[in-house]
Amino acid sequence: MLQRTPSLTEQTKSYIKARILNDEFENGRIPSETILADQLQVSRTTIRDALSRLENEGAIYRKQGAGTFVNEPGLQIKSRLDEIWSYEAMLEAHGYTPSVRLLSVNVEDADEETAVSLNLAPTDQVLVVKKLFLEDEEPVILTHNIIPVNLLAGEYSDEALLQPVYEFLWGNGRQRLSYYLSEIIPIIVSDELSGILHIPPQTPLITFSEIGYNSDNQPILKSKSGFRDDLVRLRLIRRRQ
Amino acid sequence: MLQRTPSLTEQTKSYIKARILNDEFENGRIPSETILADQLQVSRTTIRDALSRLENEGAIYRKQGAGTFVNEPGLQIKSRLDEIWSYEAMLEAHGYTPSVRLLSVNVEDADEETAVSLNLAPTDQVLVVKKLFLEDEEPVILTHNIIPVNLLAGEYSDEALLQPVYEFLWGNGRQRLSYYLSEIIPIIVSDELSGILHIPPQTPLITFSEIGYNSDNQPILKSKSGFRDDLVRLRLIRRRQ
DNA sequence: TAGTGGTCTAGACCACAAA
DNA sequence: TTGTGGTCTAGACCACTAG
Repeated sequence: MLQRTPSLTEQTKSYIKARILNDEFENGRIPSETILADQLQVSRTTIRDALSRLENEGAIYRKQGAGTFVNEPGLQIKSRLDEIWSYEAMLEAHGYTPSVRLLSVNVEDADEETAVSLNLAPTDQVLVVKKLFLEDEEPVILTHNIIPVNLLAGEYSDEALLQPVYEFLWGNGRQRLSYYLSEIIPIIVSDELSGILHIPPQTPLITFSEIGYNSDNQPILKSKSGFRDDLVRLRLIRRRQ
Repeated sequence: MLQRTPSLTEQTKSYIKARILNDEFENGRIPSETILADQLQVSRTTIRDALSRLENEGAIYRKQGAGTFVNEPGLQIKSRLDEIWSYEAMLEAHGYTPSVRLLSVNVEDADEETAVSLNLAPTDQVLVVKKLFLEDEEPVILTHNIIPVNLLAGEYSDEALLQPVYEFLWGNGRQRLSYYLSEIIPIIVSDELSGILHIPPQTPLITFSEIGYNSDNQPILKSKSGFRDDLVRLRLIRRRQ
């Protein structure tokens, strides 16, 4: 895979983030932008960009006239809804060491709903992949990905399918997954789901129903996921706009 | 209420947003940053800041080397989870004309869980306000706000309590609500809730459990809300970090 | 190759908080 | 009053896309 030196802003962000996690700032007070710019030998703009990203992540907060500070409650969020990208990474952030199991792989005709949401012709086929993420043999997340076959090049090994879906799409289709539009839907688990996720029937469950888009804003993926709410609690930061 | 001229960046953002909603850009192509800067007589930095905010909102997307474009799917999101601030505004975005009903107002001793999350002494009291948001006599959202009494000044009228909670906190306590940390929890409606929200028992429901913080990062509000999922579907954009 | 967005700089002035 | 973060400018150079 090609690599490039991260931007100064990104390096600055990582540097400050590391110092925060290392608890290097007394009373949670981060040095002023001018001082940081001087220390790191970059412009204040670069520092400000880096701090803005950290603020967006909830790692710090800024008060005009007063200073910049570490945001303890924000640091403790392990599964920010808007930042979930790979489920493995999310589970690792929870302190788990997850494993992935491939439940089924099928090529099918797209149903009408899928065809509409992915801009497919009625005759187009889709690859349907069901995966289960487990922590220590305990199921945590069930996913269900639907990918148009015409986006994919060549064969796909089980190994490739076990990767996060954005890596699979890049490796097997040169498609770059850019963002998801997600709906959050509460359901009551069916008997089938109840068996797969090891939870009692009639339990309430949160599901995601999502469309993934590439950098040209074309829909390239439909996805559904169900979460064991008792094992991963979904959180988010809601800010004044 | 005091007012101030919005920043150039904010004005630029509004201007471009209005032109987008007015469908003024052919093929969804937004003029280049240089051209916009020239037209509006501001620096390119100001234009870029404004475009960044619109990109964050999901209203546009940018492709290096190619240009900036209107993001149709992003524009259609009416209830972005991370942007919900007042429920009235959210319901209006759905095309409703909501009303608010005050269900109950009580001053109580804080229970232990509340005391811990709001940093209260065991003897501190809290104001508990239950409100129902309706569209045309149909209940949509039930909220339940818990506010430490020692943050509040003087008496509070029903009228004041009917305002969005951040306005009430500002008006009656000079507390500025800065952000929420929210947990998303699925439940099955109880019989009581079922009656209040006019939904059958045993329906799955999404609830928010939240702590609100002021600009000094102190917790000032505990809140629980339940949503009629059939009337307001919660959505969000998940981006690659 | 021309034109776009992405990164970065140096510096000015303002609004605000704290001593 | 001092120092902080917030806004804004003008301009340089780079990376990338598309004709």
